[in-house]
Amino acid sequence: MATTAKTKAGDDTKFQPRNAFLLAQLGAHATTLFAARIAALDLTPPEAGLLRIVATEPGLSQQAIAGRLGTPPSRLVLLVDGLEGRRVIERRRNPEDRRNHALHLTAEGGRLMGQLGRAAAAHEEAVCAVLEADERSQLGALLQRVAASHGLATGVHPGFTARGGGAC
Amino acid sequence: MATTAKTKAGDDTKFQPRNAFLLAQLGAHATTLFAARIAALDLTPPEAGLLRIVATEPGLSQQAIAGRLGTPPSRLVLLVDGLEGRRVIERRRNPEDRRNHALHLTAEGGRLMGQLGRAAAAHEEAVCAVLEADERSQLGALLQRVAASHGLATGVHPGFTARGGGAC
DNA sequence: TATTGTTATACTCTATAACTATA
DNA sequence: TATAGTTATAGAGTATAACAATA
Repeated sequence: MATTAKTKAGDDTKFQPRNAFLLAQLGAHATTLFAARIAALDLTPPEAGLLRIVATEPGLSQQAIAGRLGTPPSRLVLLVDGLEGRRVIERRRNPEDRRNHALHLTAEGGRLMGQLGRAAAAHEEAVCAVLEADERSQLGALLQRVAASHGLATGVHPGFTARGGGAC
Repeated sequence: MATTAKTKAGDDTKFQPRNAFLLAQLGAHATTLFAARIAALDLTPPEAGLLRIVATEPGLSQQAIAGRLGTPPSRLVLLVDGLEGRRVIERRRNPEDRRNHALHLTAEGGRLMGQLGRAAAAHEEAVCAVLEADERSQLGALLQRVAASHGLATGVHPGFTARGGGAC
């Protein structure tokens, strides 16, 4: 049996847009906007994610980061290569177990993180421009509850590997 | 100058998760869930998007659909090939201009659309499970305003080509 | 000559598996 | 032998450009 419509918003639309669809559409759009913005810093979203983890928890091994990101370690190698080539992060051999590389931010990386933070703030402002301050926190509260109910922890990044078009 | 935090939610989190980030994270997650769900119907999200357009506006040419989806026509060919091979949609030559192919749903396609609709409803329910009915419409209203402010029309699908990880 | 659909080709991103070095 | 990191290879997905049929 078909589920009956529960939303009370009786607009002119023949099909009421579902929240899940809007979420997918807006999420894809936000990601595109963010990617365009950080392209000015010569960064991709995966690089920005890696950078943020290294800044937040310095000294982690590549294996640990791969586990935290849910990505295979081999993928990290290229990302780290690129960022290390720009002197933004650096690998440091662990003298006690010379197999693993601890990742750290350089001074240059610290500056880049500052720019990245400002870019993220500007991005947030651009995305939520139409909403008033109280509406933003209202939206944030709802989104956080939904995210928490799906096990999407605040600090972790399970969406690292998400892909594909949001059309449905 | 840095923008000061405006949200009043003074949780224990050291960095308040921004709405744009939550949107990207939840959108990617919702897309993944939806893809997994319609995989049971042997459909991918792009195929579902194409199917929905053909069902909503039968008789469109591939060029017209490509324009509506913001995707190159060459990409449509493979999608249409797959769906036509399963007798879900069919190409019909336009007798007045035999260059273009009008796309139509078959009877089998109509059945599939029914299943797809039920899958979408179940998906919506799964994503929003934690929210009460009034909270869902509240969330929907906020999301629609944000979407509208970015020119994401309700019926159209600009996110068709979105890609990339949502980590930031 | 212009347009619709198609095919051919190449590029990007990512994952799996083999390999090297340390332990 | 087991583990951290690396390299090699292959696959999916998509875009660009050349092509054939029709106008």
